[in-house]
Amino acid sequence: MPRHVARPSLATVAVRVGVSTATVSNSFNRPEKVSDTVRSKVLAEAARQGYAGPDPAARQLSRGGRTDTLGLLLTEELPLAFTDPAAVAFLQGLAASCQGAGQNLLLISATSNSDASDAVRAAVVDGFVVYAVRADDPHLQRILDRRLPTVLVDTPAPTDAVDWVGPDDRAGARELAEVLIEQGHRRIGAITAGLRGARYSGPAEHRSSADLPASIHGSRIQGLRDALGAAGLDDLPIEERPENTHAAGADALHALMDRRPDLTAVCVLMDVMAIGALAAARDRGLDIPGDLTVTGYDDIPQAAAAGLTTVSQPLTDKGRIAGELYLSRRAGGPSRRRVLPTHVKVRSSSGPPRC
Amino acid sequence: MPRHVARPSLATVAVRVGVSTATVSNSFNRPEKVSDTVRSKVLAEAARQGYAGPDPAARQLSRGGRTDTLGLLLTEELPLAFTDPAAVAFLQGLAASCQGAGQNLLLISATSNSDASDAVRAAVVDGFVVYAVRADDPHLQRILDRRLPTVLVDTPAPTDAVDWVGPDDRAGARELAEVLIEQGHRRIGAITAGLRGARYSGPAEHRSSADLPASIHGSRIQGLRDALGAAGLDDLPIEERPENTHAAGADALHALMDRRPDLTAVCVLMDVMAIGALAAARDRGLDIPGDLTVTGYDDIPQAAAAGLTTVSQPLTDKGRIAGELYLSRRAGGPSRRRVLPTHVKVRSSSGPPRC
DNA sequence: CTGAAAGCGCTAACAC
DNA sequence: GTGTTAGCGCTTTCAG
Repeated sequence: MPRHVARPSLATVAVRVGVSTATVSNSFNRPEKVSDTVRSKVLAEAARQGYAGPDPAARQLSRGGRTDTLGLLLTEELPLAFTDPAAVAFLQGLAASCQGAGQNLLLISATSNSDASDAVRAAVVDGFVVYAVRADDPHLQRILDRRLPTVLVDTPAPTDAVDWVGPDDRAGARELAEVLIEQGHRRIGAITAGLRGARYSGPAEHRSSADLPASIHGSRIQGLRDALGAAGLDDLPIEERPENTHAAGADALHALMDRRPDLTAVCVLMDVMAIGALAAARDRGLDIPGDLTVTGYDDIPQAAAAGLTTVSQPLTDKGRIAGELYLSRRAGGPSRRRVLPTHVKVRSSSGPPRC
Repeated sequence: MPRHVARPSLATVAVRVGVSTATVSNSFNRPEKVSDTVRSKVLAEAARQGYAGPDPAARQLSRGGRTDTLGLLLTEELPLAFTDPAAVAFLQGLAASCQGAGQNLLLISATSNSDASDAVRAAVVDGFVVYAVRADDPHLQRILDRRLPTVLVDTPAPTDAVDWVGPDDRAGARELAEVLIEQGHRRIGAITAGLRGARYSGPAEHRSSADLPASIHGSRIQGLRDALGAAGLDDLPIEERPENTHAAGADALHALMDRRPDLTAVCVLMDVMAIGALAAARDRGLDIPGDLTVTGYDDIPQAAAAGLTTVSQPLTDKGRIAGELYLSRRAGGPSRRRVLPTHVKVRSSSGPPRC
């Protein structure tokens, strides 16, 4: 009866062919250093045993070299990353950089599930790019602990040991609010996603600035408050939803307008939600922008079609630059910080308040 | 002067703390099996040395276990994958499956560059999903060689040793052409992307069926020919472009209509190109669908907004199912084949020919 | 051109 | 609790 067959390896092939493991290794990795006869025997035996070639992990270990893989930590819910056009544009830029340098991209599925939480520790990568997570995200901490070259994107930098790229979200939001105030708006509200990072849904204005979690959402709220404060306004009702979706945006708009029918402008801090909010506002029978101005943030491709006034930033470039920072990282060099330009793109969803 | 400092490892930490490597290992992996005193000493020393924890590759080797990582082979140009909404929808579905199972996703950048061509061999993964590559793609062959659980998507299956999911592209295209013929169209043209896989740009009708490369594009062309043949029509001018972009679609439409102004319908076999072609047709002053019917394939979200008649398939589900097939793969089990439903979605870009 | 042997850094049994 | 000792599967000098 058939003996227990060991999983094929360099050694099992070597022994059957009657050569050393070194020769088998060479047959696969440096064909020119092996005679054709031996090589073909090796390959034949390998095929017979179903041996697919050197094990990547073992290879990695003994070579001790680079993995040519970049780890990408995305928002908690991986699928959502593909739902948000802003994230997709970012990925596209990052992929372009990686592809050019022959780097693979490992998408780390950062579930809050603690079991899988060491996906970061187990990742066989040369470094990381972290996209749009909160400064207090536990995965981010683990990444920092690994002390590999790391680039933070749309993430407040908890340390200056890493490179950083992103827009000045606070300034962008401030400029947006200034435009609205300039147009005559005095009662402005905001809709945001995941301010607390938790699954919270509801009003969120009762948070002090210091209490704002370290996230892009917090920065954007700060920016709005900056502008309002400068104009002597201190009322900013905020409605928060956990997910950045059309439905959540619509839902939040209804909740906010039910609470505060007097608002003349609503700043939605993510474009996807903003587009949903825009539709919801029309559903309420509001004339846009006569009765209500609605604005977004990010300027995703769909924003133009929707006529959405929004804060524009170079999404794809952001990805490309993140890749370039990562690739050009030199050991011991100082950390670099690239602030991307931002500007308010005025479209048909905004205008002076009617009254 | 400072002696050469070895890269920190379990051993370097162990020796300085005066414990065994096993204890250090346990401190990191099974805290409960180590006394608090020892553990904190270990952690302190590790921090001092800048030791980030067990090396993933070595860990992987000795555990001999799973990597919890799925390798995804995409079309040659990775960034393009994020440009095509059909691919993004697929990724979203796949990511949802992966996330649920705590699997990471390694995007393999399959450059034609032969240097990087063993990215497949070097990938530390438990298996592969292959999306939309040609049957004769060399990377695909390498993946098959690794004999890991593999799922093919939108890729003709060169072997039945792997699982497969996709629509019946040939049938979908045939049904589309039947609808057009039914409406009275007799002179139909086609626009396709990368039929040859090469960087070819130009007419492509002079290829026998047998010669059609094994790709979804080939299947779709086959489908059109099936329907035309059944109706006694044998003329199918084809214009090919290497990339699936709006610009390429527009360009191809102009080229095709310059050659064959008599056409009453053009089947563009990818939605992104189709939307570009639609715009180009209008630019030529053609009335849609009076002067010309233009159709697409895939039914990406933007198709509805563009009023594009197209062949619809469940894009996100395709990704989800690919993930499920992969996750439910049992050694030695028979390969499975999931054919997705397809149906023609008639919108405003198609109609009976005017004349 | 081929072989022998020393690790790469870690984990898993077992002992103590 | 903690230490010892084998490997995991491969690459790499260095001889022959």
